[in-house]
Amino acid sequence: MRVSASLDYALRAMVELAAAEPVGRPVKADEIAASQGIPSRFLAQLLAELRRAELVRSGRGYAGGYWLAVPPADITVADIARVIDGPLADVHGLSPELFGPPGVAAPTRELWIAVRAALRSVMEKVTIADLVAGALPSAVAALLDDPDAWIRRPDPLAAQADPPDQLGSDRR
Amino acid sequence: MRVSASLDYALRAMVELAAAEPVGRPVKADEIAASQGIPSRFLAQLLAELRRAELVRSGRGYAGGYWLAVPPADITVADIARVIDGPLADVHGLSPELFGPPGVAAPTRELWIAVRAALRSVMEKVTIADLVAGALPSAVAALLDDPDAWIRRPDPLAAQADPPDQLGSDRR
DNA sequence: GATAAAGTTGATCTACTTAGTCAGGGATCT
DNA sequence: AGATCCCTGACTAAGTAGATCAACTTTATC
Repeated sequence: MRVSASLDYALRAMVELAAAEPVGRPVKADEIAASQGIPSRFLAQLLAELRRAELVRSGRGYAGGYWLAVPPADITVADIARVIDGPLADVHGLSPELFGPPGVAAPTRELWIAVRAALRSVMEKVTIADLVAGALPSAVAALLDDPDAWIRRPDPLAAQADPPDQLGSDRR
Repeated sequence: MRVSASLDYALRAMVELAAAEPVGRPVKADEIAASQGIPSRFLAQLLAELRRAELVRSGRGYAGGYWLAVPPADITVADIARVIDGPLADVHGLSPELFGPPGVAAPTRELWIAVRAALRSVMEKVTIADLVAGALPSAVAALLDDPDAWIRRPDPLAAQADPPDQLGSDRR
């Protein structure tokens, strides 16, 4: 469940394109690479993929560059993720609904479908325009209200390395 | 955002252990491997990891096998995922809150934290006991009520390969 | 105590993916 | 013309996923 470098880079590049002034101005790949600290050759590959998926357009030559093919409010994070990384969620190669775990493990299928739905509830709702504005949709922003969302869970291996050994200390 | 084969196998194995009759009976690794269709040597590795994390215990010898170290209602999917795959969500190697995208892309950080929160809202709530019972917690099951959760999104590349070319056909 | 079932450890292997580079070519503007 | 910039495809180096194997130790039954 990791966000790949490619997706991170592509998303940040899209935000840069959407934030370019004046709107619709072609932005050079190297310009984005420099301001976002992305390897420029690598970024060019990602932009080419986004272009094939018709999320951005490009122009060559002296005043060339990239610009959004679609208004930023119509591009979701999920759109970009699917172009760069493929399906949002799959369970070792299969789409969750095609996945049929045998016997008593059958309900794990519903679990993975719920996981996918949860991912969609964020990634299909947040648009590039939201990110440029710095304001996530209220349903998504609600997730951030819980201060617990901001803290990292301890590594389960580190937790056992130092054993205070209190029974049922604070599991869950 | 893919569920690894390892996590799928480990979760299914845990469900098998929880469902074993009578409860607490040692279950042999090969028994699980056979009933779940998991390569047995590979499964043994995963069970060893779960044992080191103290989610299961094992016994050797003629009547040996594996059993849960903790009541199934106290083991969440997230617990297993963290043992097998590491942190639930990280953005190309970094924990989301340690990730600091520069400039105009800064709000992408909140996005990834929201993604992590969404994953937690499912994976930290569903326990092995829920899966054995075949009933997910109501907050999670609610995600499955929407029939849309059960259908796969079309591949964006396939969508462009066959171009009906209607402007703004159904872009979300 | 012999035997066999079972877990334990560590090495190894292949295929794939990720992250990134490079060179050569084509398009466009000044 | 020349500078600038995008396009394509091949390429590589490192890491991970998924899986297998052999040798060893522990334990239960006969």
